[in-house]
Amino acid sequence: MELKRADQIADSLEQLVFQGEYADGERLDEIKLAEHFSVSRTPIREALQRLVMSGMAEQIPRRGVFVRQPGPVELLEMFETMAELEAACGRFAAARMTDEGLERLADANSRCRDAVEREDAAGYYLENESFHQEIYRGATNSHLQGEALRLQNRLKPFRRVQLRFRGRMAQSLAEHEEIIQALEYGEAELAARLLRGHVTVQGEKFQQLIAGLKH
Amino acid sequence: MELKRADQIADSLEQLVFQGEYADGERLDEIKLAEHFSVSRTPIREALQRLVMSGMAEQIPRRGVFVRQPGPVELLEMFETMAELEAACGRFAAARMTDEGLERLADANSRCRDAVEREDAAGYYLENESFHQEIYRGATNSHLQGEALRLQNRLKPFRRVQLRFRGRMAQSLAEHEEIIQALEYGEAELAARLLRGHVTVQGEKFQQLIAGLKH
DNA sequence: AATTAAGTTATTGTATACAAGATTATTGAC
DNA sequence: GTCAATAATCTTGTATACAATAACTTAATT
Repeated sequence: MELKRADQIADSLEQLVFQGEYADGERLDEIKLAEHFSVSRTPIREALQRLVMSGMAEQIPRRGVFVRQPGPVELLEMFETMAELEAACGRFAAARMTDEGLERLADANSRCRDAVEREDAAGYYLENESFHQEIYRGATNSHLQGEALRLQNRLKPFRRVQLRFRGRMAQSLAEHEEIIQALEYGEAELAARLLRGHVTVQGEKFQQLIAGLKH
Repeated sequence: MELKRADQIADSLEQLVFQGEYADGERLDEIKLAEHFSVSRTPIREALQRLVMSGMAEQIPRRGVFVRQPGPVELLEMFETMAELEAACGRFAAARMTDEGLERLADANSRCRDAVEREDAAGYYLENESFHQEIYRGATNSHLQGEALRLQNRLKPFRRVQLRFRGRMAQSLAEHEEIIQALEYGEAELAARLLRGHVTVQGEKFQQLIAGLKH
């Protein structure tokens, strides 16, 4: 790794933390990171600040910054928040989505269906993200869309794990179909409820999430 | 202003931007700020990064950071998002709030009532914040609570303006009473709907918000 | 006179040097 | 041998120096 720009370093660090390269509570040593990336401490410190801001690390003054891997409780909280954000997006999307938007959504979902038929978990993971992003976009509220994208990105590594479990992909796809219908018919409350349920982690999904944590 | 620590400088800068000290699109000059705060560019740059992260400024590489005052559209979007976040908090709070929490909420609201009777807009502004924060807390979801607090803080200067208008305080208080009842009875959907309406900006409130923008 | 190109200045981004506080190690006392 | 105190070392935070790029100015040409 020999990147040079501070924001690229921030992205790389984010990836490293996402990939579980660092354990929870581990200190991110400025000097070691500077050597690792072949830069001075200055851009490293900027990157660390970004990590802290995004909630992936904690800064203790005069002590350093420490990675903060979310525990089960915090993860559930984040998924719960995500469910509410998606429900809100669905509520607005039901009233505001254009025909073009609905078309893009249907397209994204047929790519999901293709992935399921190919039993391509990695592919489904990607197309599923697009599907949800089309709904955020359909909300026609840039700020809400931005917040949804932010949290979606933060939860990325944990959603990945869940898809490995049998039947999860097919069920997810079936729920997508219902959601599309509700959005097409403009049924805001139904769309919100379906999306909330689609994202909420409980029952079987909860077990899978916890199991995935011990990677 | 002669503070020294970087995070204090960030807070001060945030206040300055909030108070409309800087016009939209204005460049935040690192050197001038450094002189103003009697520090070097290093802590200034850290503070500026924080501003960018919180969305109050925009960074263009090799060009500088520029303040980004939200226009009417973005403001409405943020209030719409806030309404959904508060609705989500209310939904959870209706099911999860403890008796102690409900008591704190009632206390906060009676302080609101006192402020209305004193016709104390500044006081109402403060106590109203506490009222809403008790609901965020009542959601029993630290992450959601954090997001709600973040956006509440970002919208602070714009809510302030609205309260100047006649009758707004009394109406707000009346809505509080309904919300408390819904939460006490555990009516999640009702609480969510009431909070959404309480925060949503439309009709008369919209005119007031736009009027306040031209400070 | 207008436009373009080159040179100059100014500003951001990075590296290094220094200061202040925290951690660790060593030494001394009980 | 253990605990405490002090000194040495390490790490963060800030200041300054340098490099790279963008903005501006000036001059020359059409």
